[in-house]
Amino acid sequence: MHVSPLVNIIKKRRETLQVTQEMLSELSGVGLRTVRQFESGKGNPTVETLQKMADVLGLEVSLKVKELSEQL
Amino acid sequence: MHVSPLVNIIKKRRETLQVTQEMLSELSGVGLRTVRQFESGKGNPTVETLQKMADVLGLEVSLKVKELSEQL
DNA sequence: TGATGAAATGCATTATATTGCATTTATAAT
DNA sequence: ATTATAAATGCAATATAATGCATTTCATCA
Repeated sequence: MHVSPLVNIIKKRRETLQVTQEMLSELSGVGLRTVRQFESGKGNPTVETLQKMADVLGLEVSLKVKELSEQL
Repeated sequence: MHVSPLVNIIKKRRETLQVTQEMLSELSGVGLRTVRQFESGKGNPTVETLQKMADVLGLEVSLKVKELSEQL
């Protein structure tokens, strides 16, 4: 599945903030194994889990209208 | 957890497009029970499930920088 | 080249999301 | 009141997310 864009955003953001996966795990309350599975492209987290990780990084999960170009 | 804003967006969008939960279920491939659980505020879907529902409604799951006002 | 820190992965367990089916509730129209 | 359509809910089975622990990979650097 294409969770990839979300993965990339979380990962880049984490690195930008110089936060390790371990720190993110501790700060967000999401298990380290889960953080790693997500960032390595395996895994399909629940919205709640994604929200917890995003939150710590100053991000929030949202819904936006798809671009016309991506409507197939 | 506060999945509520997402629920509201999906629900309103679906209604605006005059799509029933049953149609959304069929079009998205997400089980009717799951669609209902989500919309009625119960349930914590996986990102993939949310994406499938959003997609049908012309929406996409995204991450955005949190507003300063909501940073606690 | 050995040590250190971060990340990835295999395995096993527990928690919970997904699903269908049947039933119930709600809403609206006749 | 009766019917029809949409939505909510209880129950139970199956699939899979979440998690910890141990091990491995990888990069960096003394």
